[in-house]
Amino acid sequence: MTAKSVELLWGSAERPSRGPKPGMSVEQIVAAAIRIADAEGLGAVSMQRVAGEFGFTTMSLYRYVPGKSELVDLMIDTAVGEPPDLSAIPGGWRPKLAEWARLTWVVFQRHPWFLAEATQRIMGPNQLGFLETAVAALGQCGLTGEEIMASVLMVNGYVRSLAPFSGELAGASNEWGNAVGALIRQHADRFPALNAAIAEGAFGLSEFDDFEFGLQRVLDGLEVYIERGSARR
Amino acid sequence: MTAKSVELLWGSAERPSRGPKPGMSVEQIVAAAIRIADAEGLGAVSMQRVAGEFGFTTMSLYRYVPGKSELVDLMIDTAVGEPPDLSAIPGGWRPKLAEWARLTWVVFQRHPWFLAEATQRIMGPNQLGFLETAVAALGQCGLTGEEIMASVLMVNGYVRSLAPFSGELAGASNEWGNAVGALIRQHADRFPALNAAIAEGAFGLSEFDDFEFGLQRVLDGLEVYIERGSARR
DNA sequence: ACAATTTGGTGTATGTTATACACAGATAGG
DNA sequence: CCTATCTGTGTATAACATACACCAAATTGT
Repeated sequence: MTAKSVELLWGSAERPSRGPKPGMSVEQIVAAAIRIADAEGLGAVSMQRVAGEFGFTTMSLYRYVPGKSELVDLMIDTAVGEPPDLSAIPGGWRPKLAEWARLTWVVFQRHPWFLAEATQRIMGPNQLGFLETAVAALGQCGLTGEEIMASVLMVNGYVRSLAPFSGELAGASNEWGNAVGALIRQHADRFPALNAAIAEGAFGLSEFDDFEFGLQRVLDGLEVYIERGSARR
Repeated sequence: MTAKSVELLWGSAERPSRGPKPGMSVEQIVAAAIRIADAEGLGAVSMQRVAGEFGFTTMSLYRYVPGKSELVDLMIDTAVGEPPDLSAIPGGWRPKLAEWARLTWVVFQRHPWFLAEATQRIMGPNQLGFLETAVAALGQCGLTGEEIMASVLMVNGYVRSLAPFSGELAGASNEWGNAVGALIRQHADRFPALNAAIAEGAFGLSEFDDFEFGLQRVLDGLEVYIERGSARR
């Protein structure tokens, strides 16, 4: 399953000359699947549903994609999109990496289904490209390869992990936050610290930007380490 | 579906007096489901499979649990386990929060299926208890409730996001890492920074502890902020 | 032009899910 | 005793991925 994904993601497909003209294309199929996932979640993406989007039958999809797993692989890399060029951003690694984190954030905002599926899968050119830009941003800091990779993993991990809460914490409805808040208040004796935090504004709907706060903390931590390193030399 | 989960997780179930004696219990069912998920992944947990573990039919499970979604809710909170008591750890918030992160890490190591499902679900007593201990550790630092919550979210997010890679990066097989490494080397021209990082040891199997490295960076970042705040006062 | 080859789309079948529903047997309270 | 209540079962349904055989279309070589 992975092998075919690699070919689809990284290889160049040659249009066969014989046979009837195809009624769809892999690109169209992937785009339609992403459209469905964006609107109704990954659960709404079934082979039948995607094929139906073109007026074809379920099985017709298998002429373009070996299976659903591979389709999701393609969806992910396409949803990531063209990796950015951070080289024009001045000020060293920090603003570059911050911008990189924010761009990653935007991807997660646009494609919420992404997070449930994007770990430990085969990486496509776009996804690897994103990784490349971050690693490049840290190239001149005196870190070892291992440290660079761990740092990027840390920043990406932070962004990734916060994304599911973003719409909720900042948004209007905040159904999940309200449910949790109600539970905490209902069991105030068991969770005193949580209650105190709530009384002070946590889980609220203020202007506080959870994402930027945490991002700056993470980058501060990296900065401390980098500066300590260059002081050593 | 969520309402029933709240009752199961937070309510006290009273044994009805009439009718036959139940052949299973919710606790046994949840334990069996966790055992299966630990060994073969969440995908192996089907109602049939869990019921079969007791020699009963699929439908018998529905006498104990309203549906699979609720079963997973219960699995998660049970897998989290009793929240720790960090109050005896000396040295202020930092070692407490570090220990908290490591304990969370252990949970993810023991129950790898956890990560795919634990976001945005209803929180059980154990899960909220874990949250409570972390919030309590940051209670005396002069942070606002919003800042505390964002900080805990940041640390937890970091741990959570790194967990899927742990077995791979540190382990012996590292199938995923090898596949990615091969792709990067194969397209060296497109990913120069990544190649340089690999040449310097990234994606390798050294002693480098990705988890502790990132954790210390994250905590450093928090420390900078906390100290800056107390200097202001 | 014609036959062979290759390919796209369809219809049908299989196996796996979760879960609704009706029923049979067990159990305890009145 | 007998009736309400509860447990476990059997059957049915609907959604899902996907294997396979088939027909029709389009191009290539003769």
